[in-house]
Amino acid sequence: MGDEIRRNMALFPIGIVMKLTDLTARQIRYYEQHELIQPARTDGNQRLFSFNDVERLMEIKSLIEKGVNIAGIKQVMNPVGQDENDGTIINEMSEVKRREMTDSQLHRMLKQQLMTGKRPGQVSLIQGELSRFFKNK
DNA sequence: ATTCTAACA
DNA sequence: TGTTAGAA
Repeated sequence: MGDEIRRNMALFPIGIVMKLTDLTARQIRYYEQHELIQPARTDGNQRLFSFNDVERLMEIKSLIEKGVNIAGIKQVMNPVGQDENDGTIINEMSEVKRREMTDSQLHRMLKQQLMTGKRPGQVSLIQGELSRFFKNK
């Protein structure tokens, strides 16, 4: 249970995180603005990321590579500032189920986006190659 | 040397 | 998203 405090302990500056995640500083700051991560700050206002922050960034990177945009990621990933597990087995299980759930949701989203041609009023949550074949506008 | 914010030929 | 200017 004292493991979580370590995972959430602010440790590395953005430079290290960039190498760890292969994301640009621009992207990392951008994702922070969209509340996908909430890194701590030093006295000098410099960001300090925790292990959890880095893991979330890697997850985000994975989704971006699959063509999901910010709107989609916000729906698939649970908002930060929320669920702060205490390390119990029960919570770890719900944590796993949560991930499986959101993962299947992603699959549904992707399938739906691929099949549902264009539905006026709705914006695609998918970017890149595929979305080009389903111009929703 | 690094990082931050804000802005855009 | 990239990039850059000017400040910390």
